[in-house]
Amino acid sequence: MIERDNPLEGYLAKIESRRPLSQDARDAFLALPVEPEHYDIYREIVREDDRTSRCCLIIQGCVSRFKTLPNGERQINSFHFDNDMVDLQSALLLVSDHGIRTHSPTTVLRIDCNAVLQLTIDQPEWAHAFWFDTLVDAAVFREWMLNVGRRVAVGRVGHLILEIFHKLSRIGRTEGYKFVMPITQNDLADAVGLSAVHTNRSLQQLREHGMISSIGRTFSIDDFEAMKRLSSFDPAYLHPAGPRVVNPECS
Amino acid sequence: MIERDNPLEGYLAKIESRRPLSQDARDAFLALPVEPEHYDIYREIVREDDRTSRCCLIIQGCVSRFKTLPNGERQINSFHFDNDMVDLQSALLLVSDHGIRTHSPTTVLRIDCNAVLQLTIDQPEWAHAFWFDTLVDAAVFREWMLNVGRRVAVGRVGHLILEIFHKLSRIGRTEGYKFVMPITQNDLADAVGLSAVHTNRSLQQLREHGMISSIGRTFSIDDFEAMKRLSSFDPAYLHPAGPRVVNPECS
DNA sequence: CGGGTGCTTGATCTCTATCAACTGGTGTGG
DNA sequence: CCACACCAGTTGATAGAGATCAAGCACCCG
Repeated sequence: MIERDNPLEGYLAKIESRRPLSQDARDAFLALPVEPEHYDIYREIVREDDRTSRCCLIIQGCVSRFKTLPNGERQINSFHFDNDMVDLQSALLLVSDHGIRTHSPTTVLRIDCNAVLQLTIDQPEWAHAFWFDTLVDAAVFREWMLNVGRRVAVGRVGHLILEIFHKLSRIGRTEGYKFVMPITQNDLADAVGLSAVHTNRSLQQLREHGMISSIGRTFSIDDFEAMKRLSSFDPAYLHPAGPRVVNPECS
Repeated sequence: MIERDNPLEGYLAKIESRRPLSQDARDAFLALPVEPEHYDIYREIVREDDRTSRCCLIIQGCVSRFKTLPNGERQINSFHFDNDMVDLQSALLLVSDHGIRTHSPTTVLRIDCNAVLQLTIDQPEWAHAFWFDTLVDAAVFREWMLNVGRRVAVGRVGHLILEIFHKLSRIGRTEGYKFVMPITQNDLADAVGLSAVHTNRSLQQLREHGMISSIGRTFSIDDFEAMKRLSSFDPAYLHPAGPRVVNPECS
């Protein structure tokens, strides 16, 4: 019998929205031993070069993955919100090549990597589910690389805003085209490869063109189509449709 | 009995150098149905937005994965050489969000995705092997994002050269610190997010500082340590040590 | 009320893009 | 053997994008 209010249910629901699991797979996942932890804003959950043995599932909050240069410059690689499994990679990779840091007070669930690995052996469905998660991660990295490498400043910022909006809307943190932006301009800058000042000016350009408006941290996307055009945003790279279905009658 | 000269053996050896497989897993892999194909230079193996159902294993050659903007600007996401499995992701992702293109005449092996997926179900060792491959891919993307987003021009170019050198040396395409660069300056530029002109000038700076030299396409890394320092290159992100070993006595 | 943090603005300078021309090597065909 | 085309690499001049430095403002919270 499935326990109600198991904190793992949110992630389970997300996985099953892509593709339903067998009852066995479901039960095995919900039986994983977990440790809840709470972090304040701007805490490092994982330090670069750490040897971690636990991945973490975000219950509520916002974190980023990032890498830094010897001179202190930082590049944020991705943002993650509720029901995202972060650092799933530590299941197989021995050392973390990047850090993980909170951008708001965040509750996470720590799960032992060996337990995760064992789950993928006992339940191949989970091997596919986690692999799919990793593939989507990689797809997002590619899109961000394009963003940082080839888009002009306004386009970069616009693209990031649309991605954040898209992700927040999936977890019910938007109202129509309004949402509260959980990330400061400084951190947005580190995500798009610009200086904070130039990020600020790009935001102003978006406002001048009537594409967004904001009061404090509350953003509103006023011209969604223009934003999409400007930043050539196409949510396909987030692969919302879920994984390919295994076709057993094929060799 | 294992067939000699099976073209899949190169990749198998690479996987097993990280972690040995069971005989069953080995045999199942070598029994995969494959179709060899040869491509000339600058051919698109996979077009962006394609719905492919076959991944491809490079036997000999050089390809890149890339994304393009509506205005035609291109960002190369990664380079791949002999014994790299490219587009492994098409096993689970329905549409390709990027293209794949050759940079020299290249021989590949096409493998049906359903067969690959089935292999991961029958042999969980392969699920882990492929997942690991995907995780390393993602780690490289993160490093490239840092490269493009935060490193100065010379650093970017230096870093890319060291990565290419590192990859070529693993497949025996280097002699000491010499190797023939299979990629034009135009394409290097698309990989580091610079213009071709500026990439050229960055190369010249590396030469002026005595870090590299080149005659035609033959490059030589003359001051490896200085190059590493300049571009803060640390091969850890390539995760050469292989995956974590499953620990069965852990819950 | 004071101080911290995040946002905004202005001035200046550097880095990188763009455009255009030129070089040198290689391959091809007459 | 030469003329020609083609392509990668190189160089110069100029414009523009974005960084940097410095200061001021607004808000929140103790």
